[in-house]
Amino acid sequence: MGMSRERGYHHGDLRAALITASFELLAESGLRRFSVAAVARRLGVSSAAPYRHFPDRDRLLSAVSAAAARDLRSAILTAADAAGPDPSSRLASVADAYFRYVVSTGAGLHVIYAAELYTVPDDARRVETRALMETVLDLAFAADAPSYQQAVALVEAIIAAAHGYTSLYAEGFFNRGSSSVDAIAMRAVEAARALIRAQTGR
Amino acid sequence: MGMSRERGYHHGDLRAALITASFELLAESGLRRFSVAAVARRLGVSSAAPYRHFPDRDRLLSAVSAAAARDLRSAILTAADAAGPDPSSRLASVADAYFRYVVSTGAGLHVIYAAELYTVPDDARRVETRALMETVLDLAFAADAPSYQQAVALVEAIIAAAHGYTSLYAEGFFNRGSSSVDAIAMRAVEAARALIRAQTGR
DNA sequence: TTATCAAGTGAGAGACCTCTTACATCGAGT
DNA sequence: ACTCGATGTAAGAGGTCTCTCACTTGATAA
Repeated sequence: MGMSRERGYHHGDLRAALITASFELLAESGLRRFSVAAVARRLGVSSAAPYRHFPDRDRLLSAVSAAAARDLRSAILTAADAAGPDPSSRLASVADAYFRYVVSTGAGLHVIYAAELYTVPDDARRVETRALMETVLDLAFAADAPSYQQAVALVEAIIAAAHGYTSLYAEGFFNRGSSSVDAIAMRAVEAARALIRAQTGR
Repeated sequence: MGMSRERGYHHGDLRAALITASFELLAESGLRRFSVAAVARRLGVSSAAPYRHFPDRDRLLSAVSAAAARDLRSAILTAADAAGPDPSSRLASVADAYFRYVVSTGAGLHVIYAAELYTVPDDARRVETRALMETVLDLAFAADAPSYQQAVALVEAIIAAAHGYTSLYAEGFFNRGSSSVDAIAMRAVEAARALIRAQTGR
């Protein structure tokens, strides 16, 4: 089988396609404009079709959230490896990976941890978000975080900074001056480094 | 005159009331759920009434954005004065003021600098946002920012961190453990201090 | 071959939103 | 006293969204 270009009555793998198309929609229009109907339109299926695979809008978003957590985690692992052996650099690279991932997909913390999704239970999502946090925590432990509590605090600080830069970038806050993705990513990493130094004494 | 409790046919000062009610709605439900109709309902006026004062939804939001910028600026000035004479402390207090203001009003950068509002021209809003940025920049200059560019970068870093903490808090990211407003506000300030140290050498 | 059933479709109910239009009310100035 | 303009209302057109329902299609397994 496999998906043919000209699809017939059946799609082939609509479930996966819905998630992928949801990412595109999020990247283009943000969470505010996200709708099941728009995703269906984008895929050229009827607006009822998605409901064969997800019982409601929040469950679709929840699946997107789980996929985002998984992909972000793998982006973070890749970035850490690219950052070399120094534990501080590896931890700081989380900011780089986060910023770039969210800028390109539109699916950041506001999607992954969206408060409105806490009402729908979704084990897959819980597993993925937990794995994501643990991955980042591991990087913090490796970078000499003095205690569990401080590791958590450090991770939260780095993520807050990265998310802040991402939001500001998305809202066009940096419009004048050095506003390239690379430039802002670098500044997010530098902020992360400053936070790491402040808490681990380097 | 003055607004009577039992209002008659006319409201008294609907324009101002719309802005106030918009803040309440934002604080309760966020930007995603914001609607002109809901604001009108909250005030007990017809859903057409707001359009006597604002030509469309975006212009109402724009006025809210301007009011938020003005109020936030005054909150920042108050916080800076409360922080005492030390310039670094005064600058770091921006993070505290930002976090507390947005948590209580729901109107943060995502409202004040909302990308979707850039299409509607609004001089009042432009003036207020500019004044806000200049106020914070002044605090950065006072704290030994080495150059204009670095002052801007430092301010952006502090705001990014504060906004990140605010978003994470709003999404319930801090649910377990020390999640009180005061505790998170303190951590936002400490992040700001770390960023200031990193860029000014204290 | 044929029955079955997962996964499509079209139509639409019901909700809500933005914004318009024609009309009602009332305070202020002459 | 009267009128007039600013500010309210009721009604509704036209849009989008979520989700449901009865029906259709076609891949698969007996």
